[in-house]
Amino acid sequence: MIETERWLELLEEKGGRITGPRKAIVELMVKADHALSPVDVFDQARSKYPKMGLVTVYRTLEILSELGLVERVHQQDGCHMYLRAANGHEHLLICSRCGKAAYFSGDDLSVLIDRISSESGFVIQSHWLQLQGICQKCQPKKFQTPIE
Amino acid sequence: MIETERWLELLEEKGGRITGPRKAIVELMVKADHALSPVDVFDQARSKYPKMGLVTVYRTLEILSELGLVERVHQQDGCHMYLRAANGHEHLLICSRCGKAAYFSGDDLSVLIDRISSESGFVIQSHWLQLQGICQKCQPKKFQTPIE
DNA sequence: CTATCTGCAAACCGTTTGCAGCGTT
DNA sequence: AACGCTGCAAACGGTTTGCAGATAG
Repeated sequence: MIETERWLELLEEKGGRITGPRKAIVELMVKADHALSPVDVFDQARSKYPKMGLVTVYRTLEILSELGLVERVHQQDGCHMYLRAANGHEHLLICSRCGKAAYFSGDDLSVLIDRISSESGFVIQSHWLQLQGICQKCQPKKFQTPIE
Repeated sequence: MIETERWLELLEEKGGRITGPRKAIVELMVKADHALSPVDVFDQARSKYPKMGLVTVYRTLEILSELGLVERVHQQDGCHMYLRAANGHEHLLICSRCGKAAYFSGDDLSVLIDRISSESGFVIQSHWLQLQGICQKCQPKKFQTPIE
């Protein structure tokens, strides 16, 4: 997978080494379509690299997040999950039942942002938009209370 | 302050008791204009109620959050801060230097949401929009790296 | 008077750190 | 060969729980 290689190259450019554990984590994060906790990553990564330690997961997620390849996902109970970072102006849409993630783009907040900026006196640096919903797969059981 | 009483009434309706520690925390959260960590709340509340315990802060914030009066604020390093909850369709604007919060409304995401909904197949339940910027007071030292 | 709330101390648990050995380059 | 990376075990720090006494209603 090309994307996996791109991540590993970026890691290398930054002076990092490409190792088994890192490859396993990168491969998994590149194709993750659900938000994953460090322990989820740990469990999934061990099937590719059985010696994997949890500490390595934390350390690797931190590096990937410094590289802007991965980011925390915020949910009502906190923000302990990770996901591939949004590219450019993508935003996240996340299923509140199963955690399935989808990205979208095409929001245009510039008018709003200009207005808020002049009204509030803030210099606005970034915005963060996330939609919560129920994905197609979870809809038969629709509108049940979210898991957990 | 009327708002304080409204919170306390809601607390009472829910079957809770109005006590000194709770009053102190409610008063403080009602007028907080910066995001506060549990320890911040603890420190500030002790000036009104010196016997206050940290545990009571956690328990009270949890209750207020169940009542929808208070909510977690999400920031790049996590979401360990609390603030008065947004009313209706307000959204949060937060200073990345000092944590000063302001609310705004007037976003209209309905067109976007309809589009994303039909494209993705998700039933969209809620959206969450937050702006990050630098407040007026912090602008003289503008564009320095955020504190911490 | 009773049930709830409080503060303390201890338990918990996710995350981070120190370190000796291993693997990449 | 050198330096970064890894896993283990231990430390850490924020949050939660158990409990006996205090207090609101």
